[in-house]
Amino acid sequence: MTNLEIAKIFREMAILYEIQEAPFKPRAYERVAASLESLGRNVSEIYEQGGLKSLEKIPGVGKNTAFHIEELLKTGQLKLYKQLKKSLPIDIDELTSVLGVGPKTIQVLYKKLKIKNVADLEAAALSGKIAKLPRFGAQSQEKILKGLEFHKKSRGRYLLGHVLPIAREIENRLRKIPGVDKVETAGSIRRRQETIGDIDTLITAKHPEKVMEIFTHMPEVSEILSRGQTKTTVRLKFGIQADVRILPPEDYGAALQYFTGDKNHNIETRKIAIKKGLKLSEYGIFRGKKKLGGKTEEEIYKILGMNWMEPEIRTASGEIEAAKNDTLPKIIGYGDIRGNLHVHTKWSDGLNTIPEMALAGKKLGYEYISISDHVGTLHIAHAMDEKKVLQQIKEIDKLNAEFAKKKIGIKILKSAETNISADGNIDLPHKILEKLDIVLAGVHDHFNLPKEKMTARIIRAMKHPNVNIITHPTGRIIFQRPAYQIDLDKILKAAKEFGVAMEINAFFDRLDLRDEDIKKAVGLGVKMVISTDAHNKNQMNLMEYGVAQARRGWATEKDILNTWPLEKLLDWFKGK
DNA sequence: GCCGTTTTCGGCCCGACTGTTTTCAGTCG
Repeated sequence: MTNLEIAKIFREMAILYEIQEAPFKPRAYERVAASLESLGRNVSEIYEQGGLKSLEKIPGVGKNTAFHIEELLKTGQLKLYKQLKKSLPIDIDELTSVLGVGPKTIQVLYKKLKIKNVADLEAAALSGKIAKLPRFGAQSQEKILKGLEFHKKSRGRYLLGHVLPIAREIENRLRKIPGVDKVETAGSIRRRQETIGDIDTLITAKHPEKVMEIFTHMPEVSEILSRGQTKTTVRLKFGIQADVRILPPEDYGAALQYFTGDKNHNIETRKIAIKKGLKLSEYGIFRGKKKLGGKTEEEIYKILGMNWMEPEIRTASGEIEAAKNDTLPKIIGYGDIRGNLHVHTKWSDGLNTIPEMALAGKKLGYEYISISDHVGTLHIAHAMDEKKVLQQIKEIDKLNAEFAKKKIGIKILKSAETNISADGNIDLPHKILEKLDIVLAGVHDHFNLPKEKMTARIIRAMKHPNVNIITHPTGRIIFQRPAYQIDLDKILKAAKEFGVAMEINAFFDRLDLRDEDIKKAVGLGVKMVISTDAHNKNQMNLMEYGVAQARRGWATEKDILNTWPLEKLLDWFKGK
């Protein structure tokens, strides 16, 4: 069982215990779940190497939960969990995803109305039964119905790639209002999480009334949910909620810190404050009633005895320790990318020509771009045959000569995205592949192979003497398609052994590898590249999502090949 | 159920908002 699978069971147990009103157990189980999710190492591996004792060393895991983990690893099941489920046969996962429904609500609904899932909930709300329950009313029922509607539409979350542009638009609009000084969207957007629940923008302003007036009348707004002096919430036509909070300048840093860190990061930083006899809140850091700081984030972290850290890593997965010990890695920056190694052109299924893509790369400040059209057997993507690949190589040589003459200053590399067949073959012969600068290989069909076969398939491709990069290594598409069944640990180890780089696909519905995979790769010394997989020149701008993903995986310049200068990059590929 | 440079027992993060109440419980971030 994976860390995430075990974490999910513990999280559900936390809620089941909360429904039973068990004291303190809910928090303990939730803490174990969060700890496993951000561990960066496989709990199964930890157990194999060090047994029960080593499990107890995981933060939040004690004697009991270590036994539970052991049972899950050994049998794939947990008796205690089964018993809990039997006594409360409720679809916890589904019900808690409805906005405004929490453990206590579930408890009452189950006891009084035998509600077990979202379908029951909807039926009860529609028939008016919920409004008649004690401590509920017409408005509570209405709220649940609204929550259900939203749940159905989007399950409550949106892709970062859809939301970030909207958030930036709102920021720009607020920035133009006279008297507005600081503007920053915090929350999961500032951490650049893959998916976003709402937009939370913090500002300082001299005329709050005016800000709220303009904010509630933006063309994106579909509904005003609440409007106050310091906080206003609207629903946007896109579906997502957007908040604006107006803060006094002396509290701004504290609020930014508070609304940026994920929940666990905030819990940890507050505990550290308490240990020091301080109190940390969104209004500042205090000793008794005396305010010690709050104007900037730097100030707060300094008082807590640690370095300031990048928002993307504030998830209570080791960053606090590192910030205390001054051992935070220098993660890559958004401007560190020197080239894009995975783009498509008209030669296969892209929209633009090679020079159009190259010039778009130049505009982004790149030193090189690698043209990697589909080749071989992938007919859906208009893959090029051998003859066409040779033609394209000639064309690129010609263009490079032309670009050099005109001093355009970007080098076009010859590449191809090959398809890994179900048995691990590469669908282009060596005599063609050896003429290319870089060879990409990816899985594009037969997604449902059993785990062992899929893993062996990819490793076989990595052993191929010409293959340099594995594209979108897990194949997942957010909200649409789960990852293929693979043993990623084995694949990462093979990448290290055979000198193959793993792609971080920057397309915002792929973001593949995931942050925790990247962290593992960094730990193993596996090299990665961040690529857009652009099929037109505008999609070259998606690079920032891949960089964000790499930052959340703690990647540094030494880990990401396309932050390297051209010569060093090509040397590494030649070294295979 | 977990945890400890004040503790192996007695604590567990904090505040706003909402809807229901008339002093508070539940949810959310």
